[in-house]
Amino acid sequence: MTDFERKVYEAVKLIPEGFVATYGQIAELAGYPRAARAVGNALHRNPDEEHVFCHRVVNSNGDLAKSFGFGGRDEQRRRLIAEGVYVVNYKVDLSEYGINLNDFLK
DNA sequence: GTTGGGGCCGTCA
DNA sequence: CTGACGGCCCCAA
Repeated sequence: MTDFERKVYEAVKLIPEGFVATYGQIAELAGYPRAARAVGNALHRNPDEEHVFCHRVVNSNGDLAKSFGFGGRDEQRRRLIAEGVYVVNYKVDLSEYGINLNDFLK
């Protein structure tokens, strides 16, 4: 496992229940502001879905990933709903559930 | 709403 | 080293 991946997973763990973050935000939290793409790559190889909430990560449009790593979008959607996140056609309202980076950058 | 192009980054073959 | 390949992003038509 690389440092990059570790940081990404750590960042993902910071997302509070009932909220979601974009790949770009995760990239920033991880310390790689422009590595949104690499983030997706890392998440695909998610080591343990139990502790890393990859289902709380969506793209800048609020859409769920097409090729979710386990169980597909349906599983991702199921988990979000279970947390109280309203999901419509594999899409979430970022202005409602999106996180604010400033709340994580102390 | 839709494409399409350019740029970005880390991994792996 | 080089070149592909993504759970991406942004802006311009």
